[in-house]
Amino acid sequence: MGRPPCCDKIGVKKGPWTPEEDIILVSYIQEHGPGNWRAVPTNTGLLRCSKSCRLRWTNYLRPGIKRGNFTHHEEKMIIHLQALLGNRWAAIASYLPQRTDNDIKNYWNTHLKKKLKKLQAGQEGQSRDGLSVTGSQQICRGQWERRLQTDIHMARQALCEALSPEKPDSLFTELKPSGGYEKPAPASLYASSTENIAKLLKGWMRSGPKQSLTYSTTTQNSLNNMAVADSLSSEETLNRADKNDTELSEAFESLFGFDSFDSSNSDFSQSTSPDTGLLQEESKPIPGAQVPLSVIERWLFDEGAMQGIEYLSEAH
DNA sequence: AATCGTGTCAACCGCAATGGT
DNA sequence: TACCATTGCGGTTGACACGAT
Repeated sequence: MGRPPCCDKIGVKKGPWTPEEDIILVSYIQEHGPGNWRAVPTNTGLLRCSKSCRLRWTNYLRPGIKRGNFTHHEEKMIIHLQALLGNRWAAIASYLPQRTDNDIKNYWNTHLKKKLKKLQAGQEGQSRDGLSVTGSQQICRGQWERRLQTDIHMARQALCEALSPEKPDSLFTELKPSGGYEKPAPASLYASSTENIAKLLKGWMRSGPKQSLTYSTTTQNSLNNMAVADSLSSEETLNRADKNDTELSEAFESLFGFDSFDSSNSDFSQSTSPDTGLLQEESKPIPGAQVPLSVIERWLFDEGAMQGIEYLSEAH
């Protein structure tokens, strides 16, 4: 007999959230801040389970979430972070604070996986034509896998340092690059006033019932906008975050040396071993060192890179 | 115009981790 | 230390949109 689902109670609503529910949730969080999700349904009267409330907040209503197309930089970062961390979407999302783990996961599953599969297919074609890895590379594999596990901690440390510019105004100062979630911001950072919520509701009512179907993006943007109004305009926030995003990507690029990578470029593909493939997907990463060996092997065992790591470690 | 197939993404489910007692 | 409650995370599902036929 399995454990009953947490939302298997009578009277607990499931399915898409309505704008009214969103407003109730946002106004509650504005007042109390996120956390103590258990209390949210009882205190707000929402017929949702605590999990659902938390999910709605973190994936949709939380201020600062960027929606829409992923930029080229974001795409590259996701690809390489996925290669580095495996399917640890929350950890990956911590490097892209404007994106939720759910968004990144969806984007990976719907776009990037296909893209990389195509690349992989292309590369396999090449391999059959005599461009596969050399024998020595295969022989060395066991050696460098072991060495990789022992060195990975150091490499990660260097990576974290490289990605943690000490900028007081940076969104990234709140990050925990080792994979932790950012701490919840104080309540004052959220929806600025009940007036705004009232305006939002008014706007929604005016646009009619049909709107509720397509409400998601616009309402969420409005919520986000008002949510950060106290500290920064949302545009400013996005600009700063975009800038940081770019800086972060550049840091990555300089670290990994994949500046020339793009979807049509085989540089990335060539650095990978066909037997492991480009995709981490179905494989469980090595605990504590979930690294697709193929992607960073060159970097880790490149002497120059090692010197760089040593330099960073010493500097630390 | 109707039907079918495919892609996208918000939301759910279940397990793991964590914290409190 | 053990147990329970709560939260976090990743995999998966299902509804909807949209293009092709």
